[in-house]
Amino acid sequence: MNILIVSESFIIRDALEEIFKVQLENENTKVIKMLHSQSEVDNIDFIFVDIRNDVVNQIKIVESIKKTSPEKKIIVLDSRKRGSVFKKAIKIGVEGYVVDILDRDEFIYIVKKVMSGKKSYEFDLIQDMLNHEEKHKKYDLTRREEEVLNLAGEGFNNREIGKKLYITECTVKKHISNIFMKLNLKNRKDIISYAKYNYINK
DNA sequence: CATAGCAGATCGAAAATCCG
DNA sequence: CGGATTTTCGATCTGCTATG
Repeated sequence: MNILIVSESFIIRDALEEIFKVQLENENTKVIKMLHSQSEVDNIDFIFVDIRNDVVNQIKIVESIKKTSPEKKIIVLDSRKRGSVFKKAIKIGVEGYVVDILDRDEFIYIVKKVMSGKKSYEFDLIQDMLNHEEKHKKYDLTRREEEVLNLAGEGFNNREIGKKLYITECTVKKHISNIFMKLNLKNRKDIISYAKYNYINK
């Protein structure tokens, strides 16, 4: 089995290379810092991707890999535990999603499981997702809140949004607060990534 | 370190709009 | 019409961060 490990962290690259080569007895293990194009994984069967900084691009490439060759097994590591990224990854169809590598045996178990064709996802994230769905159903955004969400998602600050919608900054803040509550988000970064992964701009 | 600016929460309340 | 919901706005407070 040809394995590719992707991580910007040399610690993770080194550690996983060692685990795959020694513990899992897989000599054909390559490591790189980032995914740049699909052609990098041409003869790879198993990919472990640690997405930390350039999430959007890394996920895009993972998506195109999965689209053209769904037989390649992919595990995503997202230490920041981003719910929106998790959702996207599930949609794409990655086989595994982990937020931490705390236990060696557990990690090996997950890898073996995925290699054998099964799937493995972080239970906490599944739970969060279900809770979130429930909340989302209970609280739909109003028309105005959606407008504010779209503009905030594009990166405008409160004052700019107010100008565009002909309302004061205070009102924008009010809408933003409601959006946080209804969508279970915490801050602007959440809004932007939510907007990115949920196509609210129509 | 002081401060300026932005983000966000909370409380309160009035006007506008929707809907049975 | 009349109640419910949405939209609007202000004041005030806390926390973060960039800048000098």
